[in-house]
Amino acid sequence: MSISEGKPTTTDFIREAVKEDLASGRFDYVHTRFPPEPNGYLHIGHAKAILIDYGVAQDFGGKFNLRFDDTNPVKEEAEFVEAIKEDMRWLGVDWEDREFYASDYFEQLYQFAIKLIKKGKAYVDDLSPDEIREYRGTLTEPGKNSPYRDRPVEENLDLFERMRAGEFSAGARVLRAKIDMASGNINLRDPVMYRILHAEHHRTGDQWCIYPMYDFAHGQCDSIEGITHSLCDLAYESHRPLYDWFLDELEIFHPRQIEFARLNLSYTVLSKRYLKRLVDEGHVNGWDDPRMPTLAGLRRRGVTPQAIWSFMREIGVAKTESVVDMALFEHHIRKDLNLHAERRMAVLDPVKVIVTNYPDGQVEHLEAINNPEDESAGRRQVPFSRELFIERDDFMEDPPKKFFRLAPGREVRLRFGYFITCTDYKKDESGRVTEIYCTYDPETRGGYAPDGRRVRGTLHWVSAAHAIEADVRLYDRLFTKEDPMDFDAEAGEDFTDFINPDSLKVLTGCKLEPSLAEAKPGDRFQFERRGYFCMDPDSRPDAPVFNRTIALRDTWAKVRRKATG
RNA sequence: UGGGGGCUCGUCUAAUGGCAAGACAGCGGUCUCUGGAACCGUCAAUCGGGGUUCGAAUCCCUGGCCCCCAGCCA
Repeated sequence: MSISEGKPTTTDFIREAVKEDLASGRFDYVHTRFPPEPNGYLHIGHAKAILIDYGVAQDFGGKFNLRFDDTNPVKEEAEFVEAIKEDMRWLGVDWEDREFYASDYFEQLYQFAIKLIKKGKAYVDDLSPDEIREYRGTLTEPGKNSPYRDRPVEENLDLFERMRAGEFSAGARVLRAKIDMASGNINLRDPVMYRILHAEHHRTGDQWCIYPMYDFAHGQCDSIEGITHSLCDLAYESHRPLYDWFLDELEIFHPRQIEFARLNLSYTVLSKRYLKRLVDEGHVNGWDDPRMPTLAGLRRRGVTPQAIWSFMREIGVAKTESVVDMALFEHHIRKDLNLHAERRMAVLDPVKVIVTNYPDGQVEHLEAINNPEDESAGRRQVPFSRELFIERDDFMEDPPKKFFRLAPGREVRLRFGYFITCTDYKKDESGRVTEIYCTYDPETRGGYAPDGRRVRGTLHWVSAAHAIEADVRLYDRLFTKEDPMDFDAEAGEDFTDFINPDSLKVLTGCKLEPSLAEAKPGDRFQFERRGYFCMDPDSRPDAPVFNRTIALRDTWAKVRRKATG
C-alpha cells in the first residue's frame, strides 16, 4: 500500500525544505528513517512521525530505514521490537531490508568516542551523578568545569578503555564531551557521552558494559546510514547544536535535522511513560486494550490503517504545538468504515417481538444489502420468523412526539423485512416489558409498501430462533477530561482520576444475525443503527466477542438530550 | 531571570506582499428502508501596539502569552 494513494498533492514546511535542499544541491537524494526506542508500544502519535518520515521518502523517490535506537539496555526488550515491527507492517510501511539497530554501531560509536578523546574534545569524569548535576549550573547560572576536565589525553584513553573492560562499577565514571560549561544551551554543558551499565542488552548481550547516550548515538547513526533528513520532535530542537558539534568534530556526513510538533489528542494521553502506567497499574488490560491510543489497541478496536492515514493527512505538519480534537479522528474512523464495513443486524439489548399473524414454524429468507455505499459488496439472506428480537429502546409504552419507533398502535418497518404494527405488550412485576405483540402486513415483504404508505421508523431485528449469542464490549473515550494531564499534583491529583468509568461496558446475551457465525477475529462490520464493530481475538467459535469501534452519529440522542434539558 | 521554539475561526490546517480558504465540531434544513451516509445553508479567526507599503496574517520595531531544555532517559 502506498500511503500517498489518492492523496491530493500537498506540501508542508518540511517538504519545502527538502525541495530546496535538492534544488540547491545540498543533497542529491532523499533518505529518511523512523527511529523508535523499543521500550514500549507504538501509539497514534508515532503514526504521525512514521507518516512524515515514510511519506517524505516516498514523495521524493527516496529510501526509508527502520532503526531501533536501543542504547539503554535497562529499558528495552525484544518483545517491543517485535510489537513495533508488527504495528508498522499493519500500517503498510515497507522498510525493505533496511532494519537497523543503534546497537549495530556500538563499535563504531566507540571509535568515534576515541577520536574525540584524541582530539582533546572528550574526557573521563569521576564526578558522581549528584556532583555532575551541581556542576551543571541552572537555567540562569553558568555551570563550572569538572576538576577532571583537563585530564591528559593518554589518561582519558586509558580510563575509557578500562571503562569498556568492566573495571568500574555503574556510575563510577562517565565520558563527557568537552564543550562549554557556560553555554546558555544546557545541552552543550559537557554532556555525558557514555555511561557504565552492567546490564544485559537485548541484542548484544553482555558484550558491552558501557553504552552511548542517545545524544551521542542518534546523530551519528543517522550519519552512518546516510540519512539526509533527520525528522524529529520539537523537543530535540535544542539538541541540534550538540548533534552539529559531534558531526563536525567527527568530520562525518551531516544530515539535516528538521523538527515538527508531535501529535496531541484530546481525551487521551500520548506519552509512553503514562501509557505504561495505565498498563502496569491495571487501569486497562494491556498495551493492546482497545481503549488505548496504541496502534495495537486501535487495531483491536477496529480502526483501520486507512483511517489513521487520512486523519494524519488532514491534521498536517507544522511547528505549532496543538491538541487535535478526538472528534476529528473519530470522523475519519467513521468515514473509512462507512465506505468499507459490511452491514449486519445485531440486537444488543434484546426484547422479544411476537408477530401474531405470522404462521408458526414458517421461515422466510429475506434479501439484505451488505453495503449501500458499495454495490460490489453484494447481498445476503436473513431469516425471518414469528418470533424476533428488537432493541429494548426501540419500543416505548408512552412515546414522546418525535419518537419514530415502535409503540402501541404504531407501525414501523423492520429493515429488509415487513411493516409491523404493535397491538399489545406484556410486562413483568417490576414493570419491565417482556414481550411485544405485533401484526405484520404480508404485502410489505422486503420493506416496501405497495400502496405507497410511509412509516417514519425502520428498526433492525434478528429472528429469535436463528440468532447467535455474543458478548459485545462497548468502548468509549478513556478519559472524561479533555486534557487528562491538566491536574494538580500538589493537591494529590493524578491523571488516572479522570479515567472514564464508562470507558468499557460488557454486554452479554446480545443477539446477532446468523451470517455473523462466519466472522473471524479482526473482521469489521457496521451493526445497523448501532455503530461499527470488530470481532475480538478473545472470541471462541461458540462464543463470539465484538468490540465497538465507534458508535454511529446519533442525532436522536441529541434531540432527546435537548428535550430533557 | 539563560538558551531554543511557537501564536490565524471553538479545534486542526491553508493563504509564500494582492478577495483570510478548507475540514472537524456547533447550529438550521433537504433527502433517506440505518434518527447512519449524502447534500444545502449558517455561525466563526490573523495575540496587542506602532511602523514600512497603493496594499500586511505575511516585512520591520515593540510589548504579551504559551511550550521545550538543568537524566549517567530517549
